[in-house]
Amino acid sequence: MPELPEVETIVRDLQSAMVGEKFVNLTSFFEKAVYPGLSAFDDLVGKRVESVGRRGKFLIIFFDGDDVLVLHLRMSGRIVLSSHGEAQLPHERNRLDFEKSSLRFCDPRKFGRIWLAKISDYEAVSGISRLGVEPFGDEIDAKYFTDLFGKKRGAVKKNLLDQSLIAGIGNIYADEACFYAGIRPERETSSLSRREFVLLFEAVLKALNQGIINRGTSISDYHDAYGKSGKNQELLYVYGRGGKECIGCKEILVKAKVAGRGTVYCRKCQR
DNA sequence: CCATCATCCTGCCGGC
DNA sequence: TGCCGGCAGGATGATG
Repeated sequence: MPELPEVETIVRDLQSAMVGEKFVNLTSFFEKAVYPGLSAFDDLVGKRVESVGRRGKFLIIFFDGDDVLVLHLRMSGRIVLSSHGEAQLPHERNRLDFEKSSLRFCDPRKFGRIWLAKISDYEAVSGISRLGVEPFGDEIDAKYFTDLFGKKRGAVKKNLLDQSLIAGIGNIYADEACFYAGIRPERETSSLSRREFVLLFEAVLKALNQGIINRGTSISDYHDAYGKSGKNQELLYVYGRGGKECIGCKEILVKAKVAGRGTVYCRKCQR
């Protein structure tokens, strides 16, 4: 499941590999994923990659002029950077050929999307405009987080996953952040103390930052643009460890359903 | 306004 | 062994 750290890892790889590359052609094996449609890519031919960025879990490729390509990997999407003319990979849905390289969008579950838009409207077109703050952005700090979450009702995890509050947190890092903070994911948000809000904020940053440092969590589908696994899955305390012993206290970790998502936590370490 | 549900999809897992 | 039903899950849109 690509979340902020996984997308950030891919963005950094693409930024160093693709700046200056000239777009040549789109090959689509799954047209439904492409907005507004295949013919829109005719205008992109000959444009060069100016920079690669990220907003939440969206990957953004800026071209010279005013063209912007936005990608969202959703559940199972994967980017593979390769040379030209290679055989279609398993689950390869769309392929963007550049002069020297080929960016291939693989996605078993077909939930991923690609948008081509202009600098003036790419945020509205893709849904980026509905996102909340970047967790590593300048405007957020413990006070901002406390004010933002202090107004919210419902489970802590539900609000962590709400992209319109803080952008980029998904199931893995939400569970890990709750563990770091010693807070149960199902806790009513408004019941958190001031101290707990600060702990949770710091835990979110810690979980995400650790994910970035380790080049992402490779569980099921995620690999970087060169097909290599991340290392963060070796450092997870709770995600995917339901029924196993807590690394902190040896208690058997509980598996639950919170905000409609599979959730794991420690009954002893998290209150 | 809020919460819940269906939708999109396929791989995988458990049951028989 | 092999088939099949059911389920997970990010985001959105419909429904209650």
